[in-house]
Amino acid sequence: MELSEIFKTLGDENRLRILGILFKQDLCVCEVEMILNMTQSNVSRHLAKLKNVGIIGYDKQAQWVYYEISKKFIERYPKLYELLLEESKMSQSYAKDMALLEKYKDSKCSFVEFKETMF
Amino acid sequence: MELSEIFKTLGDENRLRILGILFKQDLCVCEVEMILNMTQSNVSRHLAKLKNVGIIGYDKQAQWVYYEISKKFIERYPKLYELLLEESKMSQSYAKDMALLEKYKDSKCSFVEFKETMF
DNA sequence: TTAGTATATTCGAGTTTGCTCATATACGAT
DNA sequence: ATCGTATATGAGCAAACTCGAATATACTAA
Repeated sequence: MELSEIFKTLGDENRLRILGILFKQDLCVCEVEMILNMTQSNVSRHLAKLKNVGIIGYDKQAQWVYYEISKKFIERYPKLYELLLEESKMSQSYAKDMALLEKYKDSKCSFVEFKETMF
Repeated sequence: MELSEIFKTLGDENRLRILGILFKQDLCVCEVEMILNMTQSNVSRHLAKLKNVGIIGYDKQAQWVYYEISKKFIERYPKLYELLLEESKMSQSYAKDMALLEKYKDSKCSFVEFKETMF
C-alpha cells in the first residue's frame, strides 16, 4: 500500500483500462480478457499487480474469480479513487470498452459464446 | 500529460521526495541534490522526467535552474495535486528532508558551503 | 580568455517490466 | 475418473528503467 508502489501500478495503460471497466461492475478474468481483447495470462498478471498493492480485491465463486475495486483502497485514498473514476471516463478507450461491456451484459451469453460471435 | 505517464512518473520514491520539497519552495538542482543527498546526474534526470510529463516547470536564472510545481498541472489535476501534497507530509522521509531544507534556508550559506559543513 | 560552478547528457551495468507461449492448478459437470 | 473451463504461474525475450561515472554544455567572474 506504499504510495509510490500504487502510482507505479497505475502507470500502465492496460491496467487503467481494467480499472475503468471494474468501476462499472465486478468482473472475472475471462470477462476482462474478452472485453479488452487481451490474453488470459496478461489479464491475470495485471489483475494480480492491482491486487498486490490493494487497489482491487477478489471474490472467488466456483472456478471464477471476480475482481472488484477494494473498499479499503477507496477509504484510504478517496481523492485518488475519484480521480481515477473521472479520468477513466475521459480516456480514449473508455467508450469502446464500455460499449462492449454493455453488449456482453445484454447478450446474456457465456463469455465463450460471446467471444465466438465477436472475434 | 497522458495520465498513465503521469502515474508512471510518480511511481518512484525519489521523485516523490523531490516533489515533497518542491511543494515547500522552488529549488535548483544543486539544492535538491544537497537536501536529498543524491547525485547531481540523478537529480537532474528525475527533474527532467517530472518536467517532461508536465508536473513541474522551471525558471532559469543565470546558471541556476529553479524548478517549481507546474500551475497547469495543479489546474488540470487538482485532486492529484492535493493528494500528493497531503501524502508527502505523511511519508517516511518527509520530516528529515524538511529539517534539512529549513536548516539550509536559515544558514544563508551557498549550497557548496552548506554541503561541506554537512557531509 | 581562463577557471570555476551549475546543469544536462551519454555510456555501460544491473534491474525491472510487459508480453507470449507453455504448463500447472483448481473446479464443475458428466 | 475424465474432460472442459477458468485461473495462475514459470520460462524466455525485448524494451524500459535506475544509477554512477564520465563528459559536454552553459553561464559567471576574474
